Amino acid sequence: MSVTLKDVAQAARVSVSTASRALTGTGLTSDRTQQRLVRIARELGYRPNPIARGLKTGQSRLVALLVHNLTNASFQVMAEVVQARLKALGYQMLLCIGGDDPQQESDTLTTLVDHRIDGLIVVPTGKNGAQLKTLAKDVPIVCLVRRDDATDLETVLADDPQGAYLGTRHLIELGHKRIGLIVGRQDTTSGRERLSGYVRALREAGIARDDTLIHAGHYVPETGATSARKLLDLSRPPSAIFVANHEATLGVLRVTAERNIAIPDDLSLLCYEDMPWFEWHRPAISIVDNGARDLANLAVDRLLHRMDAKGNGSEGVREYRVGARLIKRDSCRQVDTPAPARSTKSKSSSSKTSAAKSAKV
Amino acid sequence: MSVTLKDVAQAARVSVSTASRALTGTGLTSDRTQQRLVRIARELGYRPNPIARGLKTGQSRLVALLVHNLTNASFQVMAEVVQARLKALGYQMLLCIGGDDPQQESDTLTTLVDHRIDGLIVVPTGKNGAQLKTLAKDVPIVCLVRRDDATDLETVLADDPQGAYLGTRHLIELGHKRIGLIVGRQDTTSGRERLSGYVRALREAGIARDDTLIHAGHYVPETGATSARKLLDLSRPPSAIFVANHEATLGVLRVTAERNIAIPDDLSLLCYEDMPWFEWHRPAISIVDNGARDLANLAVDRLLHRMDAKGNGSEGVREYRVGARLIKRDSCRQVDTPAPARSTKSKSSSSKTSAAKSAKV
DNA sequence: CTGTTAGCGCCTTCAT
DNA sequence: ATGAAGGCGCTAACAG
Repeated sequence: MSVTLKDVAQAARVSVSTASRALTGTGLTSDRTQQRLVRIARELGYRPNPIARGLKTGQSRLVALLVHNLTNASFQVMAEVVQARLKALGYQMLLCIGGDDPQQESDTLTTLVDHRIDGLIVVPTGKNGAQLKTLAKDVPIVCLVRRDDATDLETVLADDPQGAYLGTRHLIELGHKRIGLIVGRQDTTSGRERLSGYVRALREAGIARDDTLIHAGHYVPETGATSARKLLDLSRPPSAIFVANHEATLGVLRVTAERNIAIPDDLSLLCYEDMPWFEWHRPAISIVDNGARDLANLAVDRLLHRMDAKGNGSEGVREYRVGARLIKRDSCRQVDTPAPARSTKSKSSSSKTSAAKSAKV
Repeated sequence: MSVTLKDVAQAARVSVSTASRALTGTGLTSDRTQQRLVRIARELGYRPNPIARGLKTGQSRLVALLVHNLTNASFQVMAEVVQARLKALGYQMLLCIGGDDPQQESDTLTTLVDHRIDGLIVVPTGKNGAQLKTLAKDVPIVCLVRRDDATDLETVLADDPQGAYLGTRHLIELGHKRIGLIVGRQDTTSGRERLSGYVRALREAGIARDDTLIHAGHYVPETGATSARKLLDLSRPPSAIFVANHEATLGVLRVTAERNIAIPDDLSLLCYEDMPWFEWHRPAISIVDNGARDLANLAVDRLLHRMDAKGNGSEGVREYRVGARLIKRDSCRQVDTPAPARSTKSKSSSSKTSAAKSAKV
């Protein structure tokens, strides 16, 4: 079927080892035979067999990326970035979807090391620390977005405390005093950290924390819907909601639509992690950008670094943070003052009470 | 590092070949030793090395999926489906992103066969037919979503002629006579087929085709924005737009927002391929569903079939179609009659002229 | 600088 | 039913 190193060697009338040396470019051959071999190999259409090479070298030129899903916009761009970066370096990406499920994660991890991956970037569930720790002895690992507290792996995190702080402060500066927070599960790094940033901003502003305004839940739209309903049903509903649980955003939007709540006139909305359509949505949705692209790039950098410095395991393990940025668009408005006239139009409509009372659906 | 077959054999005091036979379950060993070997292997934590096995058998337990990007919602679900299906069967998915670029596609393809993938599902650009044809001799290939006309590979397509027809007819039935079409490049299967479906529906309804209403372009939001502007700038603008180019949708929405055009009051909008947020968007966007999930499942089925029936290359090559479905939501309205009162509310606003004239941005 | 010799871990004839 | 031996394609000592 395909032409092997032996074929090339025979065609060039040299031994396989010479051919191997010439083609891998170890510089251990005379320039003449080197070039000759390269030429012949090309003529014959020789392609080295990574499987055979891998058996010998223990490497596979395969790097795995393990994420929870592809619905989350951040994971999408991470996958694209990682794949692009790796391909440029001659690696293939093995994309795995773990569903944020410890069992699946565990299974996937073993399959991956079976395949002798050369490196792994993983968004850990946090429940397989022991396994990860073991694997880390054999293969360079970088944790992304979430930390696995049971390990001491190199980790690239978003600066969620800062991001949540920035977002909350923004809302406070706009005059909001009652700010609803819909945030991720508190057994995840990001969930905890975003809550802490929110709390800090509140404290600095001298606003008392009100736990009826805080909802933590799973990373699904339903969380957003349920939480939003509860928030809006309060006797004193919030004038702004900070949706710091990315996947919950759709649920929140559905509820505001169902109840005919105008954004930002009736309610200010600030979300976390950018998505393409946030910018095209009307009104354009203000967000805290977690820097998915930079996170992925940094993770690749760190992984490559560890792959180069092969062997020396936990030496110099570090935790990195990629700063968050506030991107102001049109979904948050100043309160305490009359609603500002929208720039390009004057479509003033419906209720303008500072916060919508619970309305029948 | 890891325990090999030899280790297991030694521990069991048998030869490696016996161990191999017992563990691969060829049934060529006595039940007793068989079970004993399995037990010992488990105790030792033995994991077969796919690399070594692959070198011998020529297989890798790797199946590749080559798509254009992960931004497109259909590709997202396809990736998730393919990965899930394959994992259940002990395969790993190699996800590659080709960017709809022939050069990248070509590079990727060679890398993939180097890695001795056991199968390939590819959304072809259409420009590498010769290469695909060659590869198909070595590895089972299924084309997805697009056909490569230069090959005779098994192909799983959406029923785009039908989908576009259904969508267009729906708009016609609502009374629309001037229906704008924003569609994909005409050098792609889907681009051509969706146009043809649109044309057929028009013809059946006795509506003359008007080429000023038809815009074909690249699969990017900008296409939607540019095309929408041109359509709305016409002296007789359309009363409905059928965005049969998935990625163009965001661009269209931006333009309608910029110009303060209310949907569906001022303009009916029908899109192609579902996305999670279409359903949550306000108004919920009616769509023609291409059946991404079923497409992926069928592609996997066909691929597995060919992988089983190894060898017999082009025998029984077939083209499959997965039917499209119209999903009516709230972005299209009846014309010729007064705008129907929206169900839950009465937020009547702004211009209600049948179609918005070009407005300054 | 080059050729010879060993394997990497596994499967598979071929004997027994 | 089991062992022994050879080889998949390649790299990495060893010699010369």
